[in-house]
Amino acid sequence: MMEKTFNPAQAETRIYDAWEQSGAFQPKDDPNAKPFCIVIPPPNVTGRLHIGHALNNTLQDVLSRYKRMLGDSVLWQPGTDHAGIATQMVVERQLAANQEPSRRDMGREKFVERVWEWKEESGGMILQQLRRLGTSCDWSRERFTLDEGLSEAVLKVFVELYKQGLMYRGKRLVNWDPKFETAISDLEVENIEVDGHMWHFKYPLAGGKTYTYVEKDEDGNVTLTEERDYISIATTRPETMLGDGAVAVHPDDERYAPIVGELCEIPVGPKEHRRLIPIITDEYPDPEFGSGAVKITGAHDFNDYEVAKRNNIPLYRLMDTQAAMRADGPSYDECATKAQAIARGADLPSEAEVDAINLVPEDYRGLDRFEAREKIIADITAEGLAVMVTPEAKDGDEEAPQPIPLVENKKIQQPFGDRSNVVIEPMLTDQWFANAGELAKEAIAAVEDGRTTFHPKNWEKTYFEWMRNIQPWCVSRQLWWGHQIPAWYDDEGNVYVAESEEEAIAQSGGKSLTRDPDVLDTWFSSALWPFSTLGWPDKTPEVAKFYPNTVLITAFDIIFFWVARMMMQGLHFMKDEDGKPQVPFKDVYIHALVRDEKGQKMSKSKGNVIDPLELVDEYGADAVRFTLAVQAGQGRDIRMSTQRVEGYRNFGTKLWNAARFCEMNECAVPAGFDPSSVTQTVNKWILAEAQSTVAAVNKGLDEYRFNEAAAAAYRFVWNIFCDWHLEFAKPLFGGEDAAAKAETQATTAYVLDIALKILHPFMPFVTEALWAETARRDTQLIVADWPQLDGLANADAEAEMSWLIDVITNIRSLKAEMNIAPGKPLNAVLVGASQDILDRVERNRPLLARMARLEEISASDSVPPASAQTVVGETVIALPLDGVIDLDAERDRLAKELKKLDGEIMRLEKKLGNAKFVANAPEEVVAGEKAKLADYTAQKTKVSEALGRLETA
RNA sequence: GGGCGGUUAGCUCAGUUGGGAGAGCAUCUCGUUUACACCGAGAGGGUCGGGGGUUCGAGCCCCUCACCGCCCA
Repeated sequence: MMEKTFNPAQAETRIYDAWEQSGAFQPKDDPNAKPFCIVIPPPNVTGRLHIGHALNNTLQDVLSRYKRMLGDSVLWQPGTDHAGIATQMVVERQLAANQEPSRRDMGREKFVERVWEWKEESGGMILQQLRRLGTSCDWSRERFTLDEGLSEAVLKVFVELYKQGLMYRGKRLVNWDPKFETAISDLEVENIEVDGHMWHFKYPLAGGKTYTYVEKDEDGNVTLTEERDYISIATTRPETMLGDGAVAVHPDDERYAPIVGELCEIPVGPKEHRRLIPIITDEYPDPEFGSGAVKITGAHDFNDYEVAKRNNIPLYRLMDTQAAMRADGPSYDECATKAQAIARGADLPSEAEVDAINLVPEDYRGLDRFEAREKIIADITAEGLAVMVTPEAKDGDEEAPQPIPLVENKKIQQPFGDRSNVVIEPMLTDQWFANAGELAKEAIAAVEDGRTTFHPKNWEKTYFEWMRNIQPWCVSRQLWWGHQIPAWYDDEGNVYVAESEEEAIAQSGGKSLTRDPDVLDTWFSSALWPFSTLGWPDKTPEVAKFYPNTVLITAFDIIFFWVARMMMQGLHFMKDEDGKPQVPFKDVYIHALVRDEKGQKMSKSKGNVIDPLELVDEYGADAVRFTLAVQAGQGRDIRMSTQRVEGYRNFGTKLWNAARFCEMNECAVPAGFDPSSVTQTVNKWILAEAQSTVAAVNKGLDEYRFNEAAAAAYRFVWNIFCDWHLEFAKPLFGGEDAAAKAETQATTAYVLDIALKILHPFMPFVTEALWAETARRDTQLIVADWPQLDGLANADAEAEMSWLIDVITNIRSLKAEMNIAPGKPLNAVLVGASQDILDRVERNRPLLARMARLEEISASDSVPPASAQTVVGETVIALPLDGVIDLDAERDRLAKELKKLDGEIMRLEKKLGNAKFVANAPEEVVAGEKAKLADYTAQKTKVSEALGRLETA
């Protein structure tokens, strides 16, 4: 005898080990089997399983298991990502905690060694956690983005791109993370709106020159005229003033037309060396914004950078790698003199020479950028060069208000590092860039022509939007943990790119070379994941068989980071025999974000993080998986609540007990059982239901509608198989008819097997346990054949059973409304039943009697006195309730029903009375409406009669 | 500012060729009959965000407004 409930804690590990040991996770070697391949989105090696991983991997596992049972050769390729910044951070933190030497004290080689040690000991824990969910990855093929094979792929790709001119090095303005002291890509920057200030300063005109400043309103009327000896500049970042190369105004801005071409003075720094910069015109300044005049700091602002490039304005770098004001190089006097020469028209020196100019005055050198800001504001204000305003006098002020500096409080967009959470500094540095614009072309085309399809399709729009506006990809990082860039330099700064140092030296003609210290963006290696994990650049059988991958399952937040880049690299490097680019995967399924039960994004700081492993501990992996899958509707976020998990745990128990019931009744599928040969209506019916359910599950999974597939299986098991079939089976199991009993035992066992199979992808543990529990089997469920049902649809059986269900439901409802205990046995009299109906009753008499709790079922021409009545189709079912019936209650009930029917009839008559409807609607719709009307009308007649009989009683 | 999505029962959400509004949970009533109280039976509950349009017919298509969320600048 089986236990009353399934014990996941006891069973899961045992079952998982059995799967793994049997080799079920490995793709089968059958050359006739269709290849099916998913590569896992490699979790960070530092990662811990969160609910998003749980969803992502549940869906991958559902598909993998489904395809495996369908007979495909399934490879679900697992592995981890070396996660440059994250991992380096973890180990650095560990060093600090142990009071060991810091990364820099330790030196690169030792530090990297140390990270590898950490990786061997504690990295990849998340893969262990994934096993607890039941994921059926082929662990024998586990890969790591920094392992030997994948590193080889990375080198090859970098070198090839360089040779093709798609990878280049240059001094560009990049996003600089001052905490990690590395460049990061645009995608790793989060722009957040914060409270900021806008300061207004006066840049005096050179030589005390003055001009008439005129402001006009919209109609051209003069509102302000003033002689000025300065130009007013608004800025949110005063510390960058030191690096200004010009002041720009819009060419149409009449206010400043008189002074364009003049020089003005940056109002900060030692007085004897105030720098003069030109006033230029450019389309960039918005005359409506601030004063309309913009300071141009090409080396510390992306917009200014473009303006500076267009106008040949020098780019003066002001900060060091930690975003402190530069303290290197010659004295400020010396540097300012050079800059002054440039401003007055001297030739622009080389990039390196400009970069060597440190325009930070000694007073500010070495200060943090925010300290420098405060000091600069104070100094300018003290000197009287802040724009002043006089606040309006308030009641009760004893003296007239004094002018104060004009400082606007306003929301500003500030860039933050997504990992460091510090303010990102645009910084002029030497970096490697991939020509993403070029690589994007084929990646765009492949989605346009459907070689790769997104599900849901609307994500393609997001993909296109980004791809069509893609910027060069900064791939170099100033970190130590990662793939070191395969570029070497000689003493003159010439670069040699090669897959090995020997090759590079050979290229240089035998010079002594130094390797580029930088490493590659982690996403550079992730971009190769769909083929590097299969063994590329070697020509392995796996590459031939499993590339392109079948489907990629991921969340929308890494479409840009990862999906787009896999598309670019895959198409560029993977070609078929004819040289045609091959997409990395045919389908991309984008799933939702998992939120908490209130719809909030989960985050540590909010404290609303739901740990999937805690849920697994409490409710079992099956319940967690099912909860995620059944909520994975396309285009909606998922709200996770323990209440729901509990509900699906209950569902597992329900299934378990259904199996237990089958066991108690000795249900088993006899050898050679043919489902198409059953004779009992109930058996024909449940088989027909099973067939349509399998079709619905197939359809759902084939279309990536996981929620529909899961819901169809759920409904079938609970609301059809358990609620009705097993109840119908009870009288047959206990009945006299041995043949009917045997057939029902066989059919029930057969259908239970189907239920286990279609639920297996969603709830692998409990179904596998039951598979073993319910019969002697040759194979595990994980590799069992997916049900292929055919020819079991049966309209007659379905009509008969749904009639039976209606009768039972009506009688139960009647009893409840008449306040009769559901268990109280009654007699039923069928009035006006046709021979067909009477035959139905005869065929199902024991079922009906038991389910509706009836003692006798008889037929009559007239309704017995004092009966409660209900109408099913054209038959009145009367329950004689002499002495029990509450006539008033019954009258009310019938009147209510009559009203409902009247409503329906009115609606249908109106519809059918509409000539346009009859003329335009499809024939079958009109016929259907007519049939309904006839049906309701007949029912109405019966109900009216019943009511009439009560009135006269 | 640009783009995307959402608004359906108290709550969370389904609802794909436009043809009688659904599920789970919650609530109320009743219940231990061959599995299951992690259960069973029954019931109540919705002007499908507002407005307009197309259509014989709109939760679904079009326009518009409002509010909410996300992404990008």
